[in-house]
Amino acid sequence: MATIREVAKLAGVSPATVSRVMNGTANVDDDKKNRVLEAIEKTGFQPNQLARALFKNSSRLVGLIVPNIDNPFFGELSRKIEEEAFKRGYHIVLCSSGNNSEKELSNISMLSRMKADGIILITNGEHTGQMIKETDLPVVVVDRHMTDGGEIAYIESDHYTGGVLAAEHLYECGCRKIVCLRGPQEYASGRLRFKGYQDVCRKYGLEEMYIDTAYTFEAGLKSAELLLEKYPEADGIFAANDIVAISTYKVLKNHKIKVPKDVKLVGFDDIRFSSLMTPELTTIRQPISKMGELAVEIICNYAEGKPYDTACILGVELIKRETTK
Amino acid sequence: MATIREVAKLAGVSPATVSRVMNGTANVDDDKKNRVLEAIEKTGFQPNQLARALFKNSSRLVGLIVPNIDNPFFGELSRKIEEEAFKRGYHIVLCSSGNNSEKELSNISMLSRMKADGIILITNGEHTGQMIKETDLPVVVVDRHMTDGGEIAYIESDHYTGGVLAAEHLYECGCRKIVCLRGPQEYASGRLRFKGYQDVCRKYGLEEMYIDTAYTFEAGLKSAELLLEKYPEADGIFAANDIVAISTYKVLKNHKIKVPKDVKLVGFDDIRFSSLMTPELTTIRQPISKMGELAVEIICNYAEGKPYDTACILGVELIKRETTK
DNA sequence: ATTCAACACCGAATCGTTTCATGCTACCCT
DNA sequence: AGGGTAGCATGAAACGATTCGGTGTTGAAT
Repeated sequence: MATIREVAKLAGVSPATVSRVMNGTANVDDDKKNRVLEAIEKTGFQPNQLARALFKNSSRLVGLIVPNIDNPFFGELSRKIEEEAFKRGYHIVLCSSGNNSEKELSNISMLSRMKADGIILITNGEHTGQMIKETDLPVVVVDRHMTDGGEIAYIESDHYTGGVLAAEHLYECGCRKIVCLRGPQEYASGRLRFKGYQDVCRKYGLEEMYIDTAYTFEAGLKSAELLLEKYPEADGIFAANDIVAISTYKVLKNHKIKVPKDVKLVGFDDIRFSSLMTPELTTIRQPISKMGELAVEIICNYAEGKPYDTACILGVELIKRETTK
Repeated sequence: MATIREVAKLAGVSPATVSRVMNGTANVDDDKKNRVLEAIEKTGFQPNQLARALFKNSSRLVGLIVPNIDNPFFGELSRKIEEEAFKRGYHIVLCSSGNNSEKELSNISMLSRMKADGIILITNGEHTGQMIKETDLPVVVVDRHMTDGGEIAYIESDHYTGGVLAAEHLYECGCRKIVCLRGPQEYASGRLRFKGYQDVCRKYGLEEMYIDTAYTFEAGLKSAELLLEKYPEADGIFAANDIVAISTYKVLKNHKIKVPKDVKLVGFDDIRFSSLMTPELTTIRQPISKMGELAVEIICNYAEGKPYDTACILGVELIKRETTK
């Protein structure tokens, strides 16, 4: 692989001139410019990105840490993030943390040694707050509001309003025994969605009924069974997210309970599969595209010294489909 | 951020000695070693990965190019690849190509300038063969057999046997009017799966019936409608992949056709949702984990000068579930 | 006691790019 | 014509870790 020095020698100029021609960073005599371009053509010279990054102390790499990339919600988010980053000339280093703090730490440290320009962090890890504080990289936290500082910005949906919309919709559909399969209360998303549900119940004088669950398929199956045991009178279910809603549907079906005739069902997220399943799932749509774009925008603006937002709470939307018809 | 020189000065040794202590690349006097470790501790020194990579001409980065990361099949594969790479001390640069040749080319070129150690390519791009030939990086192609050279290895499932297994299973379930929703014939996967189906039809003297489709949800919906129009007598359907199978189920349901009572349905891939949907989908399982592990293993072995496999055809497995009960 | 081998360590060069601080030339204006 | 200046080109230094060649010291063997 040719180096800038070889190109310079071939064109009869200094390496500095070659650099200028390549980056358009200063005017160069037309004659020399042409000779340089010719030499680049002839040698097939490609600048070594590592050398460039070493000097600039910036690799144009952005770390993306997700719990697991095979979760559709994170998959869709990652896609948007990659697209947006590419548009801006950055590339994504993918880290699937599996909620393993040790691996997360190792990745953050690696990204720092690599002079990444920032980290987009989507995680529920326990010790992550500490890690963020210790790294010198700018961090944008998505889908979780950290209170213990360290990050430069956070992005999340309006979970509370989502909870309200879901419960209101079930009420409007005639449900009076609405059960909430509520997500982990240590996460803002779980707390706020539940709070929205609660406030609607109080507004209409409905009994608050809930079962604790996690954001996974397995947890969904288990807690749906529990729900039927504890609240057999339920006529509406607000699931923690779409994955849980989908597994809940499975359990209902196994028990010969008809959806939406006997029980109406609402999810959260609007992952792609919500509209692919049969029946199609009513859900609260998070603006996944918007979230991804914003995350990248904030990191890039920070890296380039431009002003950036430090807190974004994005609106959600009720998507009415077959499970509440 | 401290540099190796500062650490050296603080410990009263040369940078070379610090390097040796850090990498265990030679014996160092215990006394000095301790002083160095202490200095590292005190300064919080972290070696600059870019400088290291520049010297070694290897960044320990592996490029992963997928058509779209939000497709569950690729999501699951990516997860495995990331995990395996992490275990070996490599990191993944994610590129979602969207089957856009220009973007793919740009990414490949970037990875080369970045001194990535290899590329794992999962794509159906048209001009990709040419690109592979032009790059100096080792490339492993997954899920598509290139014939025009350039790559160091390819990995694919035994699509033909998958086709046979699917058709045989439908026959055993009593189907005699089996329709194949066949995938793109320009891809080996599409051709071979169809070939397997064909051979089974010939073996039992069944009529060959097929509709062309693509590996997407939208195409699945359209071709399933076409299928019902053209072959209303169908009692078994072998779909191009799970996505197509899922959309086919939707169409059948809309037409009040019962699965598996009226029509039995088999997919291909065994993505996670196959067992999450209701009814659960019978399908041909591709060994996604194995594929991911192998891809990384090959790239790493190549990068480290160890022997590596150049062609892997992996076995598939029939997973019987509710859509053929 | 002398020689030689083994070992630890340092200084310097290297990787390929960018930038800084000059140097040089040529031109213009007075 | 001479001085000032603008503009372009360039050499050298810098970025930070690694490795190589070489020097100095120690210890053992003869």
